[in-house]
Amino acid sequence: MKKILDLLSEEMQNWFEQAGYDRDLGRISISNRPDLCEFQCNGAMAGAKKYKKAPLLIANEIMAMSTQSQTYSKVEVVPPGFLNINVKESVIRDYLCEMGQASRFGVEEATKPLKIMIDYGGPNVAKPLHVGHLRSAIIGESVKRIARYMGHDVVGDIHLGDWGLQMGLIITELCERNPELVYFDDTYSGEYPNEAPFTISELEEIYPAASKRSKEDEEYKQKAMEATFKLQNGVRGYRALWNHIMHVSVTDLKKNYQNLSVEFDLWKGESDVQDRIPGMVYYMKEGGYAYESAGALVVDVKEETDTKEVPPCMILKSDGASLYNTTDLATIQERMEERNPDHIIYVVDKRQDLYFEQVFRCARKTKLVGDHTRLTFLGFGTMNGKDGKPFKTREGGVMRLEDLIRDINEEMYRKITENRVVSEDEARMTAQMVALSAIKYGDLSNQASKDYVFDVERFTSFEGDTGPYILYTIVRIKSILAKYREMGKDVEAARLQDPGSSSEKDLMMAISNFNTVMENAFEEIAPHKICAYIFDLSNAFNRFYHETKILTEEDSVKQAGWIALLELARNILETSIDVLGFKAPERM
RNA sequence: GUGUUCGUAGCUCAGUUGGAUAGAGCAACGGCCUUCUAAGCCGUGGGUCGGGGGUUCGAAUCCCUUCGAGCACACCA
Repeated sequence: MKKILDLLSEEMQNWFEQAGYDRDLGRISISNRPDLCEFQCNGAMAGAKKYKKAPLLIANEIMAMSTQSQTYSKVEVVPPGFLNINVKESVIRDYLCEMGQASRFGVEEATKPLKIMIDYGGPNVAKPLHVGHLRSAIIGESVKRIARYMGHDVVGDIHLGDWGLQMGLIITELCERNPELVYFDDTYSGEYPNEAPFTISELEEIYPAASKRSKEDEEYKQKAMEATFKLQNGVRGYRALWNHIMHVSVTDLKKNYQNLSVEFDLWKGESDVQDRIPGMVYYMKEGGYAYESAGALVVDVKEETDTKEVPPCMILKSDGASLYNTTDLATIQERMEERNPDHIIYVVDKRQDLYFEQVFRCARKTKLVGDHTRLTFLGFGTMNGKDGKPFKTREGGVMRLEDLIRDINEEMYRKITENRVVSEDEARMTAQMVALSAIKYGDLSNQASKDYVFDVERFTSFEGDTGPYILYTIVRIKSILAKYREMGKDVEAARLQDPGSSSEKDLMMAISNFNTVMENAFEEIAPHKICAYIFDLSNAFNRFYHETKILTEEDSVKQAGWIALLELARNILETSIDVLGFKAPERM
């Protein structure tokens, strides 16, 4: 379905063309002076240069053609050459009718669906999720849903940190504490137990302890490195322990991500590509890409146009071990072989910008990816506290995600029960939904690339540009629709009417922008534009709501028109929050 | 040092790719509930768009310069 501005521009563009000017000059845009008009066209001024003609003359010429307009109810010229436009009521109504019938409210389904992979989440096993993991999960999930709504074939991969020294450390610490476990008995050849010899909370305590000790105790560190080596070489007992660690940890991670309404299609990790690293390294050497520098194996990724120093991409450390880059490159290779995506998007802390620049260049240079595959680094900024510094607990430690979410849930529960009388179950459920909207909207309404202040008080507030405000608006609409049904009337049979007030027309125009915003948010990978849109739409609805008594309206055709409008607004708001990754309750 | 992102109201942020009088939210102040959820709506105050210069009919937006802040700069991930 055409975008509203394209549709509304058509007639104006025809006039420009008929008058002998470039068709593009006739594009109209939303007015930035709503007191004067609804839309504007600046083409006369832009064309003045090109045609060496006074802008006012061009504008008047165009206006003269507007007497029989199908689209506009007003076209007037204002110096130095603005064309100020209002649109006919029926045009906007017809557009909304079509939206209501269209499959995705007018969002054009991708004709050639792209295969897109999104790499986000990135937690380490055996370590609790902390606030640093929040943005990747929230933003990545939303980007995934937006792309999917646009009709693309999207796969989200969590990309676990599940390999390397951290695993050796855990195994070593386990061995220190419980040397009698069968996993450490080299002579043991039977089946290993199904039950892990630790719980998730023990695991979460073991890792930091081991990490701390390895920094103080050189001998201990050696043991950990040896354990890592043995694990990587497939020593049975170690391998079995690794499986336990993975299982216990992933089970816990799934629970935590589920609480955030974040779902991954793939639970791949660094461990999955270890086997292909030797082959890839060999390929890079044989292809003449990789060479030795200061003992390490590197690939040059400098380019002529660089304004900065771009260090080579390191493939192997001087001790022969692989590193972050290696695993990421091997992962790219695997993804290309298994899925051959058109686009891979990495939702990662923006401080890793340079690393990914190196990895991407290296992947292209070595032909791991072809030209048809886009690689995008979607770097996000730091989540700061109110003091503008990285978010910490009151004690100055790293805030666990579970704790943060629990606190916000509690806060919401308190607010909900203080204002309304609701059952315990419903209050808990609603609190959870509202809390999630507060967290996600608070995050997504900021541009991903920027640092932002995570202000718990502000986000959990029910006022202003917040998730709860959006949910409240939806709940209000749902409440009216429900009462309309209780009156024995049929929402589905309701038909839109021409707007009868400026607030109604404003609401309709806000609705009509949906496909434009969604497509734009996808193209620019910018969920915050959807947030800004639904905030506008909610404001437009609340203004309309305030001055329109819907359920007591006696003119049933008029009333049905409003109901149809509400139904459309609700659908669009709920679709929008769904791609942002949260849901609205029935009541709150 | 090199590169990079940024600097907009007291605070947190938008700003449709160069357009008219720079917008929201919070905070402050003043109104509006016998009627669909007041978690709402309406209004008031608040600005040298860090500073300076340039490009042009026109700049928060593009260029130069300067001040300030964050971040990154091969054997961590």
